[in-house]
Amino acid sequence: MSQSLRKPEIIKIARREGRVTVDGLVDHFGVAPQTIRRDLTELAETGKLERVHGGAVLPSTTTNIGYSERRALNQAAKVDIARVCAKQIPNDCSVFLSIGTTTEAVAAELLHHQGLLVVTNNVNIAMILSQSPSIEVVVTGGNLRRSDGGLVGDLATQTIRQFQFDYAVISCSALRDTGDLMDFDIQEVGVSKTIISHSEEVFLVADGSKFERKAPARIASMAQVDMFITDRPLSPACTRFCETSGTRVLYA
Amino acid sequence: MSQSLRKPEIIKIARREGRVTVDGLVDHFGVAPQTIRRDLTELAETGKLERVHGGAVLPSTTTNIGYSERRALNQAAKVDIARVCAKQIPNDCSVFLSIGTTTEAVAAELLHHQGLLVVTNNVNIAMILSQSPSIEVVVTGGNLRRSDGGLVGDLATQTIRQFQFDYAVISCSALRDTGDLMDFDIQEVGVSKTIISHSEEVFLVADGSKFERKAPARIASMAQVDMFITDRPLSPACTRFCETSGTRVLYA
DNA sequence: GTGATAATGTTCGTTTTTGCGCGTTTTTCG
DNA sequence: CGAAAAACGCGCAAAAACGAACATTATCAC
Repeated sequence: MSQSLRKPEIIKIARREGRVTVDGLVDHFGVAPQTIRRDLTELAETGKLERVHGGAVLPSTTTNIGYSERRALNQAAKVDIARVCAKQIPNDCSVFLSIGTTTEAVAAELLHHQGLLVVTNNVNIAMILSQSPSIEVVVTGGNLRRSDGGLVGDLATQTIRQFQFDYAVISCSALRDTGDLMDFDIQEVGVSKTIISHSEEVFLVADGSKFERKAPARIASMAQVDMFITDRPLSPACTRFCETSGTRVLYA
Repeated sequence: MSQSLRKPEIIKIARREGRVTVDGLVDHFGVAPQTIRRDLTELAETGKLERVHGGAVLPSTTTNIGYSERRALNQAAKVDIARVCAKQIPNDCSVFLSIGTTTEAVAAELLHHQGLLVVTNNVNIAMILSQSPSIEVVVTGGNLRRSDGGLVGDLATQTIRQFQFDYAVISCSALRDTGDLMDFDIQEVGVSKTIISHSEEVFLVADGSKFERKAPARIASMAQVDMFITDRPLSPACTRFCETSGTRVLYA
């Protein structure tokens, strides 16, 4: 039995059993452990299997690693912000939840609300909310952005235009002293603008780390935001801006 | 982090039983309690399980259990069917993948294709395909169906109407001897019909268990299907029907 | 037959995993 | 409440698995 014949069979066994062991394959093929190890290593390199001590398993189709790391970042602050935000949203109304790790946290906090219609362009939020039997979830169409599960582009804005929301919860990549909401992705900017124009009340959630970052594309002005929920005090300039534009600021 | 052969199986058991005990796993794997505890602790650290005294339970944020069970059902057959189906699809074309566990398996098999544009109304498929950097993924809008992550309703059909696909891969809940494709959910029927009318080539994937089931709503006739991929021989009546209507049948 | 090439087997030092002892924490039950 | 029992986590040594280098065998073109 040559290597070229062994590999397909290893994959076949792995698919059937969910996993393979070095010992098991040694018995099965009657070759040395080292040979099996070589096979498994090569199969792992081409992504067919995932190598583990003692054998190999089917590659886990779970979520993006980089993203889950980012999600953990500043998690405590995000949850606090999310809790405050969720308290501002009553039962029996329509809500839009936008892309972002903080808005995801808001989704988790909304799980015990009743009679909500939630529209979202974030696949992760859809997954989170699908747990609750008392929330109707609508997903906008759009191009799937690999990095964070966001749906952007023309299809997304098209869908949003068909609704008028009681509340929209949006986020941003960065926040300037001039009271401008900024983002990295120009496609997302279009979506955010559309959301704002189709919502009665716009909530912005952003943890303090956003104050120190820069991003190239302008989404909107703070003047278009009705409530801003964050965890760190704003700069004096920004505070003044919120006062004059009538934006309420809540601290978590 | 280091993997272990046991961990995937522990998760599998946990999904089936809802919980796992240290003692039970010690018996199951024939290892020391310490080893099991380490496994459970590590699984808890990565959020796969939630640790409790004496064992572990599913985390509160886990997705629908009934669904993952159903996905495991007949898994080997589905994967075989999916592999045959994926071979029929070339690189650099547009594909629609519909709702269904078999179509999910097709998505997994398509991961190594190049230059695909895949449109889907299944959130799970979107997640699977987001791993591949060489596949552009578009999600249709729609009402999220909790049971299986499907997107249905008017928004979904609206999105589909804006495309013309090279290939569509659809599934069905049941298949009648008369050559009719049947489904449980009337909302999904509308989506499936729209898909068929916007695709050059329609592939139907269905494992043999569908032959024995009944479902109330009619999606389409086998005559509208260009290729049918399954794992068990069709009934004589159905075979004749496929011959007269020019539907090619492939066996995995 | 012969030599080149690839696959497999063998040896050995290194890394990872596992099991055990033991003190601490949590649960159970009178 | 309080003690016994069970479960837990930690450190360490044994065992298993690992990978690299090298020897051996099989394969194939010439």
